[in-house]
Amino acid sequence: MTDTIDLLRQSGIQPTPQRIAVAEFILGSKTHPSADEVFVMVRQTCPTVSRATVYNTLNLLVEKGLIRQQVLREGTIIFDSHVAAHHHFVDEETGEIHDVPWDAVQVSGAEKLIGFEVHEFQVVMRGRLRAK
Amino acid sequence: MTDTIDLLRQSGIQPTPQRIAVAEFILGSKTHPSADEVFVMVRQTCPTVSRATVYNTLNLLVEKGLIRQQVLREGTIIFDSHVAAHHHFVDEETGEIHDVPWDAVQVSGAEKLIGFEVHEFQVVMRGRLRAK
DNA sequence: TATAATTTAAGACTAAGTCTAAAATCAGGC
DNA sequence: GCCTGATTTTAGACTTAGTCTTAAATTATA
Ligand SMILES: [Mn+2]
Ligand SMILES: [Mn+2]
Ligand SMILES: [Zn+2]
Ligand SMILES: [Zn+2]
Repeated sequence: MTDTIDLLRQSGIQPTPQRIAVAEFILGSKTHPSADEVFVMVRQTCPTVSRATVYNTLNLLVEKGLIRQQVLREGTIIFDSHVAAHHHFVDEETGEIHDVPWDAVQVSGAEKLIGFEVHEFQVVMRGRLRAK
Repeated sequence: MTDTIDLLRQSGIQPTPQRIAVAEFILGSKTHPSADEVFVMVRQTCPTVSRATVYNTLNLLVEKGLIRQQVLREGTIIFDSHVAAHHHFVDEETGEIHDVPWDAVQVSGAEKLIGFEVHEFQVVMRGRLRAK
């Protein structure tokens, strides 16, 4: 809570109750929620917050580098509190998105493609979550 | 033209003028157009076709395996006439999507991730197209 | 406390996509 | 070549994700 406020201040974001609520939720989230999913959840702790403020705050957090956007789900952008490089696995049945650690997969050749100056890359996997 | 008609028949799709126009366009396309981009282009050869028919036909072609959908651009799905496995490079300035041949990049470890049954994967790269 | 700057909220607006129901087209049997 | 039922197309209504606008509320500062 105070650490969230400090984090926002350090990133040049004026902490308001709404922004703190959004930041607390998304930074603590391990799923990869859409803006509307964040809106629904944040409403539970901050019932008067508007949709516009949630969207604006998420975009602001992306701009300041505290979270990332990912294009992985059809129809909507998702937000990822995990900013370090990693890969993703999409469950084809449920649509759930799971993080795959950077070192769990090895990729070679991406940097030396002719014609392309690659700034970043990730492996996107699709399949089924294995019953454990 | 006759080969497109044959291809549709072989896939169990009744060839109509609208479907032939959509199929000819998307199967010959090397960009990765959205449904609305396909709509605008197909209108030029078939000016009365409706948006619903273009969307329905694209979804039908996906269902029959003649083209693929890709989630690579924010805000919209794109269609890919290249059905064999390959990777993608997204130009961060222009948004253009380029194919990267399967063998240009090597990925290892994806199949033996514990907890995930990977059915398919691709490397998604982002950066700048290099001036040649 | 007064003032100016920032932020929020509600709802209008836009864009991507689906759905509906009536009209048009098509295929097979006579 | 027509009749009939099945398929397809169309226009527009509808839905959902997201942005924009503007007035009101909040916040920072002096
Ligand atoms: Mn955005
Ligand atoms: Mn679809
Ligand atoms: Zn992630
Ligand atoms: Zn492609």
